[in-house]
Order: sequence, then C-alpha cells, then structure tokens
Amino acid sequence: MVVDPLKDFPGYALRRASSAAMAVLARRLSILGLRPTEASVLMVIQANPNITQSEIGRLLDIAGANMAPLVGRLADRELIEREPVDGRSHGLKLSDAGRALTLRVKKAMTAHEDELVSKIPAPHRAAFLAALHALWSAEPP
Amino acid sequence: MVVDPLKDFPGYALRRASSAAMAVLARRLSILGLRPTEASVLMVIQANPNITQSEIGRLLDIAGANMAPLVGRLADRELIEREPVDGRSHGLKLSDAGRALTLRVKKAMTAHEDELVSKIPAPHRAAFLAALHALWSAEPP
DNA sequence: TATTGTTATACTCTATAACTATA
DNA sequence: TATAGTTATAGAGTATAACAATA
Repeated sequence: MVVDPLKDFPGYALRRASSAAMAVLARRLSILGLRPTEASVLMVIQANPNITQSEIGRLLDIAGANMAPLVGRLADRELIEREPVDGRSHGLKLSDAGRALTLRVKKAMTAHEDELVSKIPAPHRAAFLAALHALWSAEPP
Repeated sequence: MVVDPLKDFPGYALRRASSAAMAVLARRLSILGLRPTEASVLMVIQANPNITQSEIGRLLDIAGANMAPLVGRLADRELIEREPVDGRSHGLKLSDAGRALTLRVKKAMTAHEDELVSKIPAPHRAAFLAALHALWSAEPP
C-alpha cells in the first residue's frame, strides 16, 4: 500500500534509530528528574573533577550559551559545586547528592545501553560502534 | 587530559553520529529552501500520490498536530496540491514546481547518503543498516 | 586580542490539549 | 465512537548576537 521511499537511506535509519533510543533514555532519566544532557554533564564531571564548563561544552559539543542555564540548574539543585580556579572560570565537582544521583544515572544508562546492544547480533557489535564513531568524528565543520 | 566517559556508549555514539549527519543534510537542503522534514514529506508524496497527511504522519512518525503547519507551508509555496477524497481528508500530490524541487531533493539526499556510506567499510555496510533498522523498529512504545 | 561566562532571543522539532467536522 | 484535520501552546535542543570580566 504505502511505500516508504526513505527506508533504505542509512541517514534516515540513523535518525530514526537515534530518536527512538533517545526517547527511551529520556523516559528512564525523567524518573531521576534529569534530562539526557544534564545526565551526561553529571557523568563528565564525575569522570573529570574540577573540569570547567567550557571544557564540558567542547567535549559534548554544547555551545557555551547553552551550558550556562544547564549548569545553573544543576547548581541550583545542589548536585554540583563551583569553585573558582581562575578569575573567570570555575572548576565543577559533584556534591554528595550529585554523586549519589550520578550513581543512579550510570545504572540507568548502562541498562539502556545493554538493551540497545542486545538488539544487534553479537558478531556485528564492534563494527557497528566503529561505524558510528567514523560518522561522528569525521563530519566536516 | 579530559576523559570522555560516554565515548564507548553505543547510544551516545548513535546520537552524535545522527546529529552530525543531520547537520550536514540540513545545510545541503537549506540551499533548496527546505528543512529535512519538509524534504522527506515531499519524497513520500512523490512515492505515494494521493496519500493523506495522516498517513504521512504515521509513516514518518510525525504527530498530526505537527503535520498541519508543515503541509500548510508546502501548499503555500505551491509545491503540493490538496484534493478532497473525503469529507475530512485530502489526497496530496506534487505540483509541477514540487516535482522539479523533489528531483533536486533526491539528488541532494543521494549525494548525502553516498558520503555517509563511504565512511563505513564496505563489508560492514549491510550489517550497519540492519542494526539501525533493528534499533529503529523494535523500540517499545 | 582571545577566552570564559552570561543574558537575551529565536528557530526547529516535538508534545499535549482542545476543538470541528466527518465517518 | 473513532478518525482527520486544525489551532494554540509549551517544552527541549540548538543557534546567534552581544556584553562584562579576565587572561
């Protein structure tokens, strides 16, 4: 009946797969009161204590203008602490509450990733991840 | 120096790969005065003359509320024509201008897809597309 | 001069609720 | 009652421009 002319375009399949996965992850994280970007920022701070917000932005490809309200929300909820390292930049660290929440974020994310990976035949998993990295990092600016 | 704790998460790589690819496609299509969703709707109409807008929404997973302004823009630009098939639904067809533009959309999309595919080793391409389809269609509602 | 952080603003995509007209 | 189409509205992510303070 209805023909889908986009079905065999890898770019379209990539977009649909990504948005389907993001929707599931967002639902999981909303239980913790977090959005996906907030959760990823918490994980980056945990892995890099005293990182500055501009460094996080470069790592996650989030513009500085958008980092400000994001970090502000996390600080308002006392999940992170800011300590001046410079006259203009602050090092970010997790608070105790932030550390506890990040532990739950990690569990949610790992469970989510396991779900995704389980849908891909085991022998193809490594090549799949390699292909995603090739598409991710090699795009022109 | 800075550690990326998300790098090995397929879900995160999926998101980054998708948004990088979408950014490139959006830039290509903006030359034609189209957004990615508008371009995909044109292609669906071309492949399915007289399709209704609710059928397009189900195919592309776009909510009815969001189809209305999208189709309205295409009709305002006289790229498509609406003919009542029903008291409440309209069949959509490309106008001559719409057909000409869709031809250019197809070329832009094909060029874009070829670029993507070229970044993936040839022996892994089929498995990559299959994996994307598995992630796309098998997500729970 | 360049960088960090910030505010303000706008656009796109998405999501929900409410309504009408038709089936 | 269910569906098609529409309007209004809000949230989230992203983008640019502008600015102050600092390096």
